Amino acid sequence: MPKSDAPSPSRAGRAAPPLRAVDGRVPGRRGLATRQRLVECTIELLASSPYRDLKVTDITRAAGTSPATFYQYFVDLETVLLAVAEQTATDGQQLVELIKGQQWKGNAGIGSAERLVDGFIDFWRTHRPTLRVLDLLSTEGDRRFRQIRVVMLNGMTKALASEIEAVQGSDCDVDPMAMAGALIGMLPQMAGHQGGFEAWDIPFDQVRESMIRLIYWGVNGPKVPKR
Amino acid sequence: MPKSDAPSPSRAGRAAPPLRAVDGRVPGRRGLATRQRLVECTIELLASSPYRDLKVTDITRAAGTSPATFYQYFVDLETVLLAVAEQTATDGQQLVELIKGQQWKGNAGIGSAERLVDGFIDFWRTHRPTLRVLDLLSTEGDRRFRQIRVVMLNGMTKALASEIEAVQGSDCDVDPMAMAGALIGMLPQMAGHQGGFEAWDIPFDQVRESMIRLIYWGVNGPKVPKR
DNA sequence: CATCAAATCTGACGCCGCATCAGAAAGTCT
DNA sequence: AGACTTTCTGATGCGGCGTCAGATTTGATG
Repeated sequence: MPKSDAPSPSRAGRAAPPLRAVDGRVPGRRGLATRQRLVECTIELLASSPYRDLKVTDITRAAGTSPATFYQYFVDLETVLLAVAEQTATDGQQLVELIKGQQWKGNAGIGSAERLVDGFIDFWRTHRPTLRVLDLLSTEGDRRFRQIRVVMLNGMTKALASEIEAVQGSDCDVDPMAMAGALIGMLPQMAGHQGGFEAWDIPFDQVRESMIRLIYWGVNGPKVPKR
Repeated sequence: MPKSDAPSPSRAGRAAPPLRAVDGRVPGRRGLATRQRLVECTIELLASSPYRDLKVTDITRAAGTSPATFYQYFVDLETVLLAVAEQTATDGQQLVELIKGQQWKGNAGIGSAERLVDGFIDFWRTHRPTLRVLDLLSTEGDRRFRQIRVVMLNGMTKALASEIEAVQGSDCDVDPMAMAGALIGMLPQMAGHQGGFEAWDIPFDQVRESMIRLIYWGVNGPKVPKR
């Protein structure tokens, strides 16, 4: 089990996050401001150029500072991306509210699925560049990014799994976490490849409709033939 | 402006692809052999190190040649990855056979879905490093890679869409291509994040089971409540 | 088989981004 | 103001990128 060494600085109520600079000392006001400026410039640049073309030099130029300053706060390029991703991931926790305690049966169930899908698509749209990088680096196998991605989706998955359990009771013949994971995992996929569908003349609102149905089916578990 | 000079050599039935070297000339036997050697070394290296760490130097070292030779056949690192991806994508066309002309209703339908899922997972396993890069660069927005990904999945999607149409007739109230796109798009997602599920103690065979059901439902389209 | 032109390969080079360090500048306390 | 800490930066060595002129191999020809 990969120990989470990231101190999850976003978790509310915890003790103050250390957030040390590379030399081990705790930055003061000005330092934190500069650090934050670097993070924001990174997000901005990410929106306009693909991640693999992003250079440390670009970030420092945009922030009006020098390369050495960058390395004061981040050990390398990936580390700042990690900070960016973490910021976005905690934002994503709000999506859990679209799952927990909703109605999932019958007519209302379709409505809940609809809100979930729309909420996710909207979330993706506003955070597109960042989420793309997160997806990118986690599929590539970087544990730190995969961890963040997992944490982000884990809340949603657990919530949806418990809804599935509530709906199907002990009748469900597939692990609720697995089904929830499949459904939740589908969402970034769809949102991310939206352009791909449109390039093929598949109207995206029809894809949206398909996702809604798949979620509805996944949660309610219509009977399937035995093998 | 980077002119797309890649003549899409995968398209069957077309005239023989020129496959020129960077200087515009058509390579002979020996040239093609070294080119192929470079491609194969790239695939091999991709299996052991993440794509962003892959250097041209590494490839040429592995192939026992010099950097200049590399640039004789590929304008840059991405171009060789493009060749690698193209090779894999045409391989993937065999998966269409797991869709076309299968039974999708009732008991046999579950079997077909099962074969499709297993076939895809297996395909992914054997081509993992390459497909990861393909997914990576296409989500990043590179048109050339997205094109390849689309061509690879397009065959499957069209096949599945026509099966959906055959099963549901004019009853289906969602665009078959959209539903097929959603289902097919789900597959790389699942296969790619297999490690993610296991890190979370979700048994992957349960995820597999979920995918099978989702495909079954997607194709057969159980009734859902009206809004 | 000796010759030569085309094809293929390579060593060496300039360029640029990475990452570091010593020291300058700015801020803070007494 | 003086002394100390925090923050920032110019200069620098290193390593990969991509190019060129020229060396080496191939194989067609007389």
